[in-house]
Amino acid sequence: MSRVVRDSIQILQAQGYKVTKPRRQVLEVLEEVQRPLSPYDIQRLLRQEGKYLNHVTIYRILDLFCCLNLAHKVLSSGGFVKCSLEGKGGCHRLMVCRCCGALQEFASEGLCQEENELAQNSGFHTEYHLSESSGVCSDCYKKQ
Amino acid sequence: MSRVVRDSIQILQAQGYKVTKPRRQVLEVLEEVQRPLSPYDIQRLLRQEGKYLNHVTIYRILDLFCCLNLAHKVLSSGGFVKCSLEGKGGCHRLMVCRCCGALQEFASEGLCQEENELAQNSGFHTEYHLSESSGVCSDCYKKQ
DNA sequence: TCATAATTGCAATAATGTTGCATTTAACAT
DNA sequence: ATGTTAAATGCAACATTATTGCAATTATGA
Ligand SMILES: [Mn+2]
Ligand SMILES: [Mn+2]
Ligand SMILES: [Zn+2]
Ligand SMILES: [Zn+2]
Repeated sequence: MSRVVRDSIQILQAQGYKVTKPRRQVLEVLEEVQRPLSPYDIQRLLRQEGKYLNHVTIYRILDLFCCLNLAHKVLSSGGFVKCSLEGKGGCHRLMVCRCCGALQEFASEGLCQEENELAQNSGFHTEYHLSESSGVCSDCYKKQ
Repeated sequence: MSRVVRDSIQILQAQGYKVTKPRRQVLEVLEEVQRPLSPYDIQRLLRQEGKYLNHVTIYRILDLFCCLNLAHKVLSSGGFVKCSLEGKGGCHRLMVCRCCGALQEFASEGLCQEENELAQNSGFHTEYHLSESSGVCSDCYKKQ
């Protein structure tokens, strides 16, 4: 079991949520594939491993995970809402490879500050932000 | 008719697309409300004005507008894909007010460059990026 | 092992997206 | 103006995604 999954389970417990089989399974599959997955993607992947989860359950689990910052939503190619495991705390700078779908996450205090300042210049009070880049990852770039 | 709408119509013509009533109506409503709208949002708004457009038509029109950069998709509160008229060319830095849904767009060469550099450090080749901030606009901030 | 509240699954329904084809319409030539 | 034609729209049918209420199940702590 990976570190991220173990941490997530601990957070669930600490907050008084049950550590159920469905919740573990969703965590595992998100960690396994390392790219954004929609609720139905998750259902399909689990089914391939012979595990069945009702889609409603998956929706509710993902809602909870987002609430607890164990996962978050990203805008992916095609515009669908996907979820991926949270990497570093609070960061939402993502790079999605348009070839293989791989997702990388990185943090930048500098960028955050600059963005906030620019927003404030027009009177906007930022509470949260998300930045997504679409492009080609290093692996896919080599293969071309 | 606003400047943005006029420009958009000209682009349609220049590229050999027909300037139809449905296309004009979608342009107008997007310009009117100044916030992101889903295809069905647009249908509902137009219906309120006594105008009827089939949802399939709206999907096709929005696809075209995105292609021509007359509109683009944003990740809005709740995760739905919305569209708004394109402001300045190529820019995709958005601020969405979580109170009133108002959307502002701004450009920043500096931010773009910095983001690209950071991405390249991990071997990622950026082709396109989107940055969205959620928060409170100046109007809503005053009212609180 | 038992009690209990939290969680899940199920059924029904709603909302959103997609495709093929008949009908209409904007643009252009007469 | 009128007719011609390709492009665009509307319609029907269908597929996928999302939400809600309630009964059955399960993780937790006593
Ligand atoms: Mn993140
Ligand atoms: Mn833009
Ligand atoms: Zn890749
Ligand atoms: Zn506002």
